Amino acid sequence: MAAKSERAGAGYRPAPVHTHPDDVPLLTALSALADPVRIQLIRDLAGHPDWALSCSNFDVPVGRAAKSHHFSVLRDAGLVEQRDQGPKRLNRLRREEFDDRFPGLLDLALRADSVT
Amino acid sequence: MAAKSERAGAGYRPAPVHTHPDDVPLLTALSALADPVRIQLIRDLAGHPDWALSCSNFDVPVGRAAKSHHFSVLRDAGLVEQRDQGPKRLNRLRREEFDDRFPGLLDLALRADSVT
DNA sequence: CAGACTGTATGATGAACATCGAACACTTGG
DNA sequence: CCAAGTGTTCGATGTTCATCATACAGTCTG
Repeated sequence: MAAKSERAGAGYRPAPVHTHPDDVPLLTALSALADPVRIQLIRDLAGHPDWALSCSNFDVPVGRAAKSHHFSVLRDAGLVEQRDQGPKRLNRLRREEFDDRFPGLLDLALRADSVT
Repeated sequence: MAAKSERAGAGYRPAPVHTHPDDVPLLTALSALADPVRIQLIRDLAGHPDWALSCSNFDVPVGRAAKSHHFSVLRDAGLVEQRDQGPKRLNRLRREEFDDRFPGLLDLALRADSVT
């Protein structure tokens, strides 16, 4: 269809939009980490090699839609980078870049005990 | 006393309840810091000697009730200690204790540029 | 004691957010 | 081409949270 223009519909999937940690406000970073699901996501991610996990590989107690939302928040906070490979979206934790912008914060999120 | 006394009404003011940083969950600490008003409060606090400021001395763009609420959140997060002196409630930033529990986090909140 | 000042509790309101179910788009494999 | 798998968007829902206005309790000073 004419209009479909090939790929402009609402549900189309362009390359994921990323924000570099250098451009992330402090409050955005803290808010992104102040959620139990997202903490679990980045801890899972930290436990695997870069690009090893696609979104569906994470075992968090929420549905697909919510999970997609959480990854969007993590991208906006400069915590996660994503890359499409076929139908899958592979993930990488932006350790060094994020640590340059907020020294020690990621370590805290990964190591502090008793999240709740 | 059965009734214990006359001072049990709703608006009575007992000594403020504190939580030691050691007992603060990670998410509570992050959530407490993920607010622009509270960031401003602790930065103000960090710029003055311990016990130098009472609640009304802080210049944040919210009313008294909201300010009182924010101090309550900061107490619960182990960030602030309060002491009553007459009608005033004096404040202290719990730098060392909080830093022992969450190393580097307070420094980040105090020094990171571009809060928003 | 009266009045001014300081801080808290309560109830209400509006905004932000986490979540879900369903629909949609794309990729890959039969 | 069709079906299965992956991830996003949309609309709706319920909850949490920041805020205010008001009322109240306590302290201090005159």
